[in-house]
Amino acid sequence: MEGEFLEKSYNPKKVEEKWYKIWEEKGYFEPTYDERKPKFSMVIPPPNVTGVLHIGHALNNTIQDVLARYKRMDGYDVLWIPGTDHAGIATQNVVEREIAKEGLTRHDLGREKFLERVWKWKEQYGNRIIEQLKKLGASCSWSYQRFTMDEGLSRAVKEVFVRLWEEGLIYRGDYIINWCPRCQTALADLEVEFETVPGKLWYLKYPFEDGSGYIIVATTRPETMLGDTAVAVNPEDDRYKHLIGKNLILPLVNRVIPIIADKIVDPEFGTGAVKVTPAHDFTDFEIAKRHNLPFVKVINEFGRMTEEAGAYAGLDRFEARKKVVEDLKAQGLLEKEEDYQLVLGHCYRCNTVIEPLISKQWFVSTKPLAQPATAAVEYGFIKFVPENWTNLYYDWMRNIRDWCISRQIWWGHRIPVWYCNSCGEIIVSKEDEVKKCPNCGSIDLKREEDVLDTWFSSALWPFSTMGWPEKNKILFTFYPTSVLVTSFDIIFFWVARMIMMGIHFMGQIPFEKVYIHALVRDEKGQKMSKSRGNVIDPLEMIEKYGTDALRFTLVALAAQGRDIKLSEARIEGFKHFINKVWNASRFVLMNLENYNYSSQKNIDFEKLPLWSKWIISELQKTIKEVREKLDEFEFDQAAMAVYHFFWDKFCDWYLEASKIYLKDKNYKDSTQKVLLEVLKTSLKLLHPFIPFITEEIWQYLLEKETEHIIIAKYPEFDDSKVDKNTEKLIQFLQEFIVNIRNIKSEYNLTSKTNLNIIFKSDDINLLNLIEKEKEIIKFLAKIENIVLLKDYKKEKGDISVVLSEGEIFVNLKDLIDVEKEIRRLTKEREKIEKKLSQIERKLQNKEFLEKAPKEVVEKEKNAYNELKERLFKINHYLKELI
RNA sequence: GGGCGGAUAGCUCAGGGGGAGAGCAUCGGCCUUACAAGCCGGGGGUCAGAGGUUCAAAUCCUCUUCCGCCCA
Repeated sequence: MEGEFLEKSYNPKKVEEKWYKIWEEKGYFEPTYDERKPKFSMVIPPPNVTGVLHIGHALNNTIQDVLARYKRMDGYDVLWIPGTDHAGIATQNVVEREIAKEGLTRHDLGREKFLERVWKWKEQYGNRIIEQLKKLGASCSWSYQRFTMDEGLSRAVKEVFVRLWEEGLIYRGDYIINWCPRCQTALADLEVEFETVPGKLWYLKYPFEDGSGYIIVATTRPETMLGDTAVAVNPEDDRYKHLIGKNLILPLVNRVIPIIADKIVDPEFGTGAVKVTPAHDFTDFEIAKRHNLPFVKVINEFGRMTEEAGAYAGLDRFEARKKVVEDLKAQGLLEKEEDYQLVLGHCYRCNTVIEPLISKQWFVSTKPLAQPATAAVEYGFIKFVPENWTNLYYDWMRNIRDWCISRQIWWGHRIPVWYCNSCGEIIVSKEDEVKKCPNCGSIDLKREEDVLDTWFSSALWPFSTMGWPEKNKILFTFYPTSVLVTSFDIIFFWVARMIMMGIHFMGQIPFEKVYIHALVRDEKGQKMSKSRGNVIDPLEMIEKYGTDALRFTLVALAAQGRDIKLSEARIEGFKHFINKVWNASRFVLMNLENYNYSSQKNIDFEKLPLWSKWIISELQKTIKEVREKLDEFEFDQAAMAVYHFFWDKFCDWYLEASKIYLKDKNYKDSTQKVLLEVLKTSLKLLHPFIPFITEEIWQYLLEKETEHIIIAKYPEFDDSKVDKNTEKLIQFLQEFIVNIRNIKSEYNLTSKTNLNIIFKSDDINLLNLIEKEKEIIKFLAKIENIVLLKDYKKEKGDISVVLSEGEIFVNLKDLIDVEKEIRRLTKEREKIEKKLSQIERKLQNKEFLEKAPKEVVEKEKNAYNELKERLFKINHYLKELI
């Protein structure tokens, strides 16, 4: 099919699937382990198996793919490991909902049967998002695809757990944790989302034991008073200093509790005296530890009051609140209630209000792991791009709390721990099954029921996917990875933990750079969500506009450190660019008739005509810019640089100019060559952004150096082809042409091509230039002829345009509208005067002349002279008209 | 309460010390043999406000107002 023309319009559907399949079959996505090549590796942020490709995935993976394709074309051996995350709670929820339709709960099925169902679900639907990534064009190394629950990764998880246990960095104990009464599991601090909601602040009276009155405490959660074991005040608070040590009778329960002093109490809150409920509040838990207070758990795992709550046992926590308030009121112990904005924690998976409670859980001591992880960033071994995320990372790492890793769900990595029912021994083992207690020899063992937090396995992702703990070629070749591409919302959940685990277990950072991209929002700046109904579905966009249009849009909008506000209209807009690429390519192909490979092989750059030299010079600058921007992760600017080169320079000027060259025997050959080369280079520059259309067009090109563009060499900057002088000349010609077009447009003469133009200049070089480029100018400005004169006196019926150098006269004879002409020139004069006064102000400033750099002063002086001359001429012509 | 980011054309945003930019929208003219998903031309902005640094500020600094996000 070489050399044939392209069809009239680009049809993405017809080609996308085809090329993806071919690339994959040819093995282009796989690393070669060629030792001569530099290495580039990434691991995908694994999407949830339950996931469906949303616009955030689309952005995230498009950026990674741009990098992968760019690096591959630039000669790197690229490994991009894809995979999915088992997403404990989310996946379990999905399957629970599914069996609920059959009227079943997971408890009806039992652990084993339920897990079978989850696996079955995973086999059936788990590959959905992978297929969708392929539609996006993601050039992942598929033979390395992993799943966080597959065998190899499970081995890594067990290994890590056992080692951390042996090092004393994992412990088990009764601590206060966030509990989701709906999911029936503990959550890590990070998994709780806070929301400010209107609530009340109740002021309760707690009587002194000696009957000498009462103290008033303020609380947002009166029902927890049943579990109070103290009242605390700030030791500096003069109002209460004398009361410290006194005892109170806890109302409704009649428990005697002390008044204690603790610095953490904020004297500004409420009355300055707070009730202490160690079993249901994080701060109170800390206070209780410091003061050896008892823990009374009054709310259970289902969010209901426990036996400890006496008369309230069995009530739901919110009902209990009402009842407690009522009862206190009845006893005259409610001082008052006020409206209050309270901050409530919700489960990030199901949005249920979190209940802090005491529970036996497994924890990782994070401080020893966080220290080297912080240092790695401080010393610059890992760099965040953009840099400002570094502070956020430090902030979190320096205030890190121990990580609760146990979850009371079934879907996940089961904690590799057995308890001996005979001697109480805790056995931690990498083995699948432990049958005998190593301490007492008993065979009465019970396995831990809990599973690990999903993020525990994702924290190992950069090395577990490479086969660790096995020491192999993959790890040796590709660890640490080059860059991690992700969004800021999981810096704590994932990025920080990968750094901790990577350094601890590999002795090496997991990645050199972390590129943090924006979050995609809708056109109003709101988070996209199904409930808001503002979701832009990438698959629907692909269907409508093609993958390349979607990708280019995402990249073009991916400015650093910002939200991306996406609307369908923008995708549609960029689809026009895709179409432009297609049509420009058609034009080039249609004009390669009789293209002669050998005679056109070596064309001397120096001998090219002006416009050809110019487009090559501009192309070089574009190559430089695109590479620089890609290297700096400024994807939007890289994309826009090619966009503007291709459309504004190549299509709008060069293709048009080439229409004249192609008719000229002397220039035809070289022009064909230049058209082909510039197109080819542009396609290569564009391939990482818009892989499908560029591959499709590539197939029609002559003289292609590789079978597929995906493995072509990425263009390199050639300084010797940048030609400043040519650029200057073309700039003048463009000014010349635009001015004529402008006149024609203003006088509604655009359909007339029989205009004659006079160009007057005393610069012989300029006259020569116009003479030489006459044909192209005539064609581009759509005029009949240009007369070049060293001297000319304006005649009646002439319109004059004063350029930066030289003047244009168009004789309109009777068509001239003097009023209009005066208006036009006056407007021009005003513009020039405004600029002149700005420059004058500078040039009159002595300090400017002394302190500003010479080039700047020089530039201003030149501009001044030029503008002054133009103003003089315009004034002159205006006088003639009036 | 602490931190970060933002405020530039009607809309969405780029720019980041020396002549205010892009895309979309808008207005006028063109079916010019690659493209009407296009071409050509035009209009439109005290760069949030105040102060400061500087020869020079949309750009750097301080404060104010408003908006967004994160953490407590």
